[in-house]
Amino acid sequence: MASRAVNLPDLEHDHPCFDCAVRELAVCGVLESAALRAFKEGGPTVHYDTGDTVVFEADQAANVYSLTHGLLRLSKLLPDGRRQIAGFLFPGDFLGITMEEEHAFTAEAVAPSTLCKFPRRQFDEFIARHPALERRLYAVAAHELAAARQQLVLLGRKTATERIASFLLMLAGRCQSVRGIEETDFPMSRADIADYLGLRIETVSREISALKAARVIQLTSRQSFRIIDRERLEQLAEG
Amino acid sequence: MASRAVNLPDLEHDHPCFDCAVRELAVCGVLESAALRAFKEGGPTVHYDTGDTVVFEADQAANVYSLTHGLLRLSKLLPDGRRQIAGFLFPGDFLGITMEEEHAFTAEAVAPSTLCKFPRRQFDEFIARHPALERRLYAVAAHELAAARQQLVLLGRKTATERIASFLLMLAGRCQSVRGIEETDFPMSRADIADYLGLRIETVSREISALKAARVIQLTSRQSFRIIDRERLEQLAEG
DNA sequence: CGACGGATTGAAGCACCTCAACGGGAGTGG
DNA sequence: CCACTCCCGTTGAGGTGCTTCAATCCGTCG
Repeated sequence: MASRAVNLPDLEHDHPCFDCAVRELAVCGVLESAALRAFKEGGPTVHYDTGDTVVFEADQAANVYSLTHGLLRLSKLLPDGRRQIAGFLFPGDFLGITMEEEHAFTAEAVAPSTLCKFPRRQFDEFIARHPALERRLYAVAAHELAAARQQLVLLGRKTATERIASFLLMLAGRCQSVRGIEETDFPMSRADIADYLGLRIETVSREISALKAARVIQLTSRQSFRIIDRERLEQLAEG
Repeated sequence: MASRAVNLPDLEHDHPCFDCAVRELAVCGVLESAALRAFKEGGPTVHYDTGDTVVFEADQAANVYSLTHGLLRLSKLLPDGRRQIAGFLFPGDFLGITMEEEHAFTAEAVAPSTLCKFPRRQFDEFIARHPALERRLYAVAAHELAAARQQLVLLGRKTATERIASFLLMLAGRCQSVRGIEETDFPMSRADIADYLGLRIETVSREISALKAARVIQLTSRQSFRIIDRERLEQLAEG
């Protein structure tokens, strides 16, 4: 996150957020202990399995969420089944940036996911009493907007090779494998990658294979890779 | 704008914003007379001619702007000259949604444009004292984010015909010609349309010609058109 | 083991791009 | 007023990058 809170004070051992792994990243991070406790008590922790729908586009936007574990995708379907993924939500990300009555995108779990769920009405009231939270939400929205516009450049003007290279670099910054800092996991399917990059799965597969053949990356398994020549990959990503 | 202020009280005749045509649309709309006066006195009115650069990507984000007249484009260039336009700014729109130090996109005047210019530091201080303004900025950012994500669907998954149809419908809602409600102006060049839709100008031209040949639209001049069959155009836009 | 689903690879097609020529309105100068 | 030019837009012909369709591979799970 762009402007992440740092040096948060430790919470009491009985605080509901004591064990939260993403407190520094999440919007909640700007709240001090008592306010955070009141905030968290306003909403339960919910869990979704891979493939589950968290919110459906056109649903009433009755709740907002903070993702603590897992991975979500934001997507939209055209009438004939074509799908575009507008973005992925990682732990610490906020789901529910809108002032509209309905959600504009569907949010689904790409991996088993845990979220803090807050009724929107209550959330809005809480914001009104905590300017720091409102400010943080604005920062998050501004950051998401910049990311979405950057993705417009990718979808509008980049070649398949450039899209894949950009994507792999993004993943490398976000999805370090448990097996080591040099290795990165693909946390989503090729179909999800394709729908995020505006390509077909066959093209995604071919481009990854080509990067492997060119010794720019190495596939350590079907779900993980290692960057061999980062400089070359960055050149490819830029065009 | 999503949550536009309504029923604004009249301003005193000597108020600097008395003649503002976009007060209801702009972020300033949430300020009452005295606060608005203090706000406006913090920043001059500036003017740019067609083609002028208002802010350059990677420039220090030292100012923010509110567009009162004209049209801007937000764009980004790849090293080899490929360009993507991330969006257009119409009167009432706000320029400067970011918490970063530098701008991420270049903003240029597509038509002669007038803006209210505010030093960012001063603007931030003003926000801190006016929660309604902060809230409005969040609403604007959320709205822009939804629009950008909608554009991701267009760039990632729609065909050239669908892109053009979507674009014409958007224009029709935004750019009524002075010659009448039924007629819509193209306020930008074919090159700008192409770079916004991720197409080449030849493709834009061909698709517009095809819609004309199919009697879905009518070209009333090279810079304006009329929708003949809106239902058909909407079908085409959706796929 | 066999079956299944996701991923890869191959071959052919097509939507859009590239390159090139042409058209027409606006501005300029005679 | 016309001739000229310039710029933007349009139209045509051929090329190509990604898609489509299809077959095969491979890890997982019963």
